[in-house]
Amino acid sequence: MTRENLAEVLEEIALLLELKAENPFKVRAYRQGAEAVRNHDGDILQRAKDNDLAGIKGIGDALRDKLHELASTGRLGFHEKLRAEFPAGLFELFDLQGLGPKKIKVLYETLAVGSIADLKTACDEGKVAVLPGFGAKTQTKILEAIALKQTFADSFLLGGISPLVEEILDLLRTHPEISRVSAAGSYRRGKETVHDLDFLVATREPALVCEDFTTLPQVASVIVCGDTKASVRLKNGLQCDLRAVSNAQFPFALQYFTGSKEHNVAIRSLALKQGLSLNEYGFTGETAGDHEIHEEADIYRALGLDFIPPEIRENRGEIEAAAEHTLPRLINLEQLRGTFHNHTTASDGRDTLAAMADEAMDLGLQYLGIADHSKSSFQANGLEETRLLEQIEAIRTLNAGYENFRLFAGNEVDILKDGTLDFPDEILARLDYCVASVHASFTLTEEEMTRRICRAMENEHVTMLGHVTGRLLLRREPYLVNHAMIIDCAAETRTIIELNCSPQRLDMDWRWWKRARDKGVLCAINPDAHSTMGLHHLGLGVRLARKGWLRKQDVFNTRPLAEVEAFFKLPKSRR
DNA sequence: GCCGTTTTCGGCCCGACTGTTTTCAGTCG
Repeated sequence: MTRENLAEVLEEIALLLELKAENPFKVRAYRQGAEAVRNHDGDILQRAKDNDLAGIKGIGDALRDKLHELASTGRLGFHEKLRAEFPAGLFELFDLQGLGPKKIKVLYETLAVGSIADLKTACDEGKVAVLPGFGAKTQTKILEAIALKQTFADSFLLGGISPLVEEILDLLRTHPEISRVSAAGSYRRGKETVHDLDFLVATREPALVCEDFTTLPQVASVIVCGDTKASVRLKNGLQCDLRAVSNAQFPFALQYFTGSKEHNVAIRSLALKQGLSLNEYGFTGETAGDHEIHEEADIYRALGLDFIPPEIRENRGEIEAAAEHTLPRLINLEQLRGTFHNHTTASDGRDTLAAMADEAMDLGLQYLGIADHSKSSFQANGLEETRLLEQIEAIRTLNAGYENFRLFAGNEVDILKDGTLDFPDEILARLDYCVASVHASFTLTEEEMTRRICRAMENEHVTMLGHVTGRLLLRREPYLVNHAMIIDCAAETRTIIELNCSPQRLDMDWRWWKRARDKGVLCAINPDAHSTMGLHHLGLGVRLARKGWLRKQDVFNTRPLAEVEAFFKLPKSRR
């Protein structure tokens, strides 16, 4: 049982209640309960077990009891009873574009459709088109949605799509009728994966712009095209929405479509308390005329708030902080001075030590840490002791030739199954620093994995912990760890935690960084680069660090070279 | 089902687009 399990059960209950046409506000309460579980800043699972959930916003008496039952017994009678009323395959129908609870309910009750396979058969036989409220077009759309789901994954990596986003932004900027352009939605907020793209433009000719948007070269098919919005499917399968508004509406629309939904709901209810109604086009209400709005920041100011950077608009305390003027001054890419976790041809990297150093210098960095794999990662050509010592020598030699730049000799040492390290202490002591990572035995229990990692962090030579959960976004689940305990252990042992900014990792997850920061744990933004191009992912890392509320002082690799050198020479207890 | 310096009861964000309608329901974001 994990935090995510708790949230998923609440969401499934919401869906089931929706299918039963329950009170929509009750449905929403379950959804908000799931959000509250996900966003809670402590060990919610333990608190649920202890029946200690009082005072958490969004979780009242009923959800408190249900979460307690679920966490302490692993099951929830209410949920199981609801589930038994519908076939399990019904859930996959919600993944189909254009199908919601009402239509699914009709399909189930009249045609006994209980899965995507059933639905396909019913459509092929023409049974769906004749249902009341349905029609030939709906049937065709459903078949298209089924085909689409089978063709494409529904999510994309943030780091994978940003070149495409920039291309489309550039094309929109050149349109003669468009004056302002921005990406919005989860992309602008820096979510690690996105399932659609939102673009916003200011124009006097919205219908024309929408039309033109559907003819961009990246577009594969048009989903909808109206006077103020258009939706298309790009050639890579990504859905992409455009909203066209006036110049005066633009800041409101940008705020609105950037979200998150949770952030906006909270912002709107705050506005209502001040007699202002806020929608994507502007303020209405008695005092609406009092505010001159030219950009997003003006909207927040009108509500008595400091400007909230898009990355932290998740309703996780940013609105309260903005009201109290205590928002963090978030880190910027320009503040990075170096980075630590990088590979070369010595293990599984594509480029040499010298090439990696040159690229780092071109990026304006003062130092670059080399951390090739250790010997147990034989699949990655990990270094055994003699090759590691040779690499240290090669780095010393290269350093002699650099001015105002330094390579650090490190290693990404495997954390073995029992928490010991792949090299003995006397070898590790010859390195400038060391990243410790888990690369095997992923299936330990959460307790075992947490103990394993904490034991590694207790080693004097372990400078930083690599990719905390080993997740590969959209490909491999994280291994189970207790984040709260790992953060506490990092604080105690003065071990830095890495923000691995390889696009498919982005690990540790952004949701944990504020907690780590508040415990005094330092972050190192590391690209885990396996080539010179990999170093360019630092910008992605900074976005995720911002999403985790990190400031310059929270990120170790903002420190200048001399400070990093001095830091490495101190015993961990004095860092 | 949750919540409360307008409420312990009566609210709970809201607009655009589509398709199936004969004035609107469902879905999406």
